[in-house]
Amino acid sequence: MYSQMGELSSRQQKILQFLIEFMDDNQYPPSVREIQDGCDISSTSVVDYNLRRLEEKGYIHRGKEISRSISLESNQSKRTIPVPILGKIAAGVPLPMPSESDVWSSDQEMLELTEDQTQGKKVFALMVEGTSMIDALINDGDIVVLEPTSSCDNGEMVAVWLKSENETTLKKFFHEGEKIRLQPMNATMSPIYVDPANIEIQGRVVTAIRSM
Amino acid sequence: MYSQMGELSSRQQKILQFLIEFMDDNQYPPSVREIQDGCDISSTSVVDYNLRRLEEKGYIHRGKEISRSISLESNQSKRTIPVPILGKIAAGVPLPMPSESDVWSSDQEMLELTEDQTQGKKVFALMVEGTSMIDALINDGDIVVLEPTSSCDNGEMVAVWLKSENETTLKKFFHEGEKIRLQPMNATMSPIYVDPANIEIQGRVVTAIRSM
DNA sequence: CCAAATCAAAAACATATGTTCTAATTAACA
DNA sequence: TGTTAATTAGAACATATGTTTTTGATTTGG
Repeated sequence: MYSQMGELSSRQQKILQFLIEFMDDNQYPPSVREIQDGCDISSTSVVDYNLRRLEEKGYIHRGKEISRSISLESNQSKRTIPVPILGKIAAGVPLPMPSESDVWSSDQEMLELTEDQTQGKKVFALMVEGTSMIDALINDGDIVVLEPTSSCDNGEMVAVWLKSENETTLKKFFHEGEKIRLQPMNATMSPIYVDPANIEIQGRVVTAIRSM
Repeated sequence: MYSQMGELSSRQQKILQFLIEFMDDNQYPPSVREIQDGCDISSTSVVDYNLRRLEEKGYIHRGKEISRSISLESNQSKRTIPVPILGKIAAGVPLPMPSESDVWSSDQEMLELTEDQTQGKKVFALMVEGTSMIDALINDGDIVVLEPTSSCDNGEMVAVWLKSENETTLKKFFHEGEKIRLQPMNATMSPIYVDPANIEIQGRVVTAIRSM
């Protein structure tokens, strides 16, 4: 019972498994002889042979004559980006604009996100407190990831500070003539119309995350 | 103008910078001589000397007599876990249970998540299609991350396959006497009562993610 | 069953690479 | 300033490590 074209032999699977675990434990790839020991293989040439096969089949990549230069082609775990949870957003709590110092203060509560989720932007996060945002499909305990901005386009979901009411909420933003319409995402809720001078946009919502 | 106790000399900063970039480009740490070249240092002993200092000060870690065994102590960006998006969940679409082969098929659409979000469990993901789940604060285009399970506790949010209707939905699960109550998360929606034989639990919702 | 391809085993080879030694140079300090 | 510690230089050493070669076993396909 052996492998076909793109398939892996049991030995190759074992090596691949070992590679993953080794690079997980240590922070560097194993040498040929470490693979040999770890997989109970009698010869380095057998390791080399199967590594060539793994490279042919696209599972790994190797540098020529470079020690420990194996890298996993698939499982290239993308690096994560630490995102600061700057605070909680709820009724009545004004939200300070994030500054560089905030982002780099180390005792900040942090969230690890992938580049997919941050979309390559310098973002910060807020924890939603209470159910006041439930109209925007955002529940108590949810985390919203925002890209800092002071302006936005129509239809974008933004964190808006209502100066007169000293309150920050998440709404959809629409510029309509002299006024600005802040639209909850639930059709059963009524929009709020405010004067442009009365609001300050704090960030555009990039992602919302809910942990159960 | 030189370094104090915990500070880094300009050469050590340069080396540290090079380490980060090198391990970012390639997937393995550099050798002493590659550091030498990359930082315009005249001798390997100088590299070794400064690497010792960097290790003393806790910036890196090295293995003895092991090539390319440098790992960054701080910037250990947490690894991400590839999560397969097995399909879409919507009205009328039965959802096959994920198998090992599914997880390893490479042409699967993938999502990169952090360990925080998967909670260390072997999870899979589904894309929500349509607004039929809006009662559970889950919108069209959202991604739900599920832990495979065939049983669950009361109150947990699960993906349930209703056999008779050949339909999979996300609901809160309650075992009540002879029947099972499947409760939407919105109080204005009515629960569904079903026979235990008529359902099959496919997974427990761990996380929900919405990208804007 | 035979021939070709695939895989494994053992040993040897070449060099990539961490380490050490000694001396020179520069910075810190009192 | 002189003395000590920190850093740099160059070279050589020891071995860790990728690679090759040869031989033999095992599988595959007709």
